[in-house]
Amino acid sequence: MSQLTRVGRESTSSIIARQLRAAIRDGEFEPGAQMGEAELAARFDVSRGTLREALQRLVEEGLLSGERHRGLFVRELSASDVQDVYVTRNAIEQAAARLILHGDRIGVADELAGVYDRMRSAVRRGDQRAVGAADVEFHELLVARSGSHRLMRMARTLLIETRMCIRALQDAYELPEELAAEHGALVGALRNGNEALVLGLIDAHMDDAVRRLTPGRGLHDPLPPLDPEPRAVGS
Amino acid sequence: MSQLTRVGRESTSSIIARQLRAAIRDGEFEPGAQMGEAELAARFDVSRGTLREALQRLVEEGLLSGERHRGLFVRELSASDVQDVYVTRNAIEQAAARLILHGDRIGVADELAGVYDRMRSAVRRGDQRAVGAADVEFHELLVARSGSHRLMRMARTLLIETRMCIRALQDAYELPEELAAEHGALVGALRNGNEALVLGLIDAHMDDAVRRLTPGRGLHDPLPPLDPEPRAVGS
DNA sequence: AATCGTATGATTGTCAACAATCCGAGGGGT
DNA sequence: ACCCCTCGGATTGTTGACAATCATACGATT
Repeated sequence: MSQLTRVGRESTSSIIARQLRAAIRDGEFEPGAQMGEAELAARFDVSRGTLREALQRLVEEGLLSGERHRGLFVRELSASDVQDVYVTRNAIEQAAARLILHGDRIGVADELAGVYDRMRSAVRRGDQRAVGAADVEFHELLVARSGSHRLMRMARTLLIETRMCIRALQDAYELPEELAAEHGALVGALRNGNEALVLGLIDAHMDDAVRRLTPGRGLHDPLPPLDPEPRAVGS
Repeated sequence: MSQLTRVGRESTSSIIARQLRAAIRDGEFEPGAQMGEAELAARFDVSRGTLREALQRLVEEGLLSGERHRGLFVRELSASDVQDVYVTRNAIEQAAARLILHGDRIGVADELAGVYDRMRSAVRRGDQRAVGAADVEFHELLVARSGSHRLMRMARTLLIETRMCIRALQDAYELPEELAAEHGALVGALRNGNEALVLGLIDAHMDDAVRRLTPGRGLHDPLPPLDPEPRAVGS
């Protein structure tokens, strides 16, 4: 009797929001690009009103921003945004890891090991695209297995922003072997239940990324005083 | 030249979303209450279309949920939701504290001490309402001073959900002295730069809250397998 | 009495048209 | 050449109306 599931379709704006999210993640809309309402509405074959509901969701999520009567644009990530993204990911993923350590850490480690293997083989055959996909999948799975819906929702947005950072800065995993090794170490520490090591590895992973993407800036450096969300990496 | 600020008004749906958020936080809409579009639109003196854009923002935020053709309702928080809220707050506020420890920890400690003083005097005169307000203000300030926009945005929603938990479960800070003491200890540890103590105090603070609100459940207990967001604390 | 079918009112989902605003091109003046 | 003004096209913000769906009450049937 419990295999019976809800039948009702989800809301249209939710579906459109998800598609737009994927498109932004995959770079089909570059940072700074305007989300023209008329064109998008035609593409989805819905009215502008319905489309605007979906866009407002992404605004709330922080993926879009804009000014009144000028339109909505894909957010451009400044250097402090990059740091902010990884600071927040660090918070989310450390919390997820701790939940897993208090739960089924062996089972989760096994699942993560599967993704890790795929990442390693992608590294071996030099498939950058597959490496990136496995990277995202690894972290998404880590948070998903924490069981926390709120952490998952936040991680979803943060991983999109991560991809935006990497793409915008043309970062191509110059040392993919090292990247894979970090993930492998994390799987091992998780399986062994070594909390301090797990948290340290995640912290180091995020710090590495920040230093690679924004030279001269580390994960734990103080963020600018407050206010600056200038809207551009170049401005 | 830098004191010149943007002039353009923010979007209407953003304004309405903020007001609705405050209303939900203050219990003007109880959990489970339906957000009737016609009535709300009339109350704000806007069309239903504009109002729906604001509602969709709150759905994305997780404060509202609903089913197609049935309407949107204020989320009811289950026991695992309560735990989830505090798990996530723990992640956010620990990260904020660590940022502050690497930044202007003295200045922030001074500011927090001000809120702490107000909380203590509210406790002395038995003003439950003021205690709750100071509590929220304390944690909001902590995250704000981290300088991370993303942590702030997440904390905003989480503090609303915190108030919803407390209100729904009629928790009235039975031991307000202890509550104030915990905040005082946090201010001290922050000022001294004792990271391990700061993180431990935040962790204990959240764990206390979970145990008080959901008997028999702790902050670090494993969350249910995944799926259950049943929508009700009572169902 | 209990169940099913039906009508009815209310609410949500969707849309196309109108009003307000912005951007750029072009012209006139200095 | 430079600046200012004006105008037209295009885009966004907002609205009211229509279609689809749901909840409830009521009566018919077994």
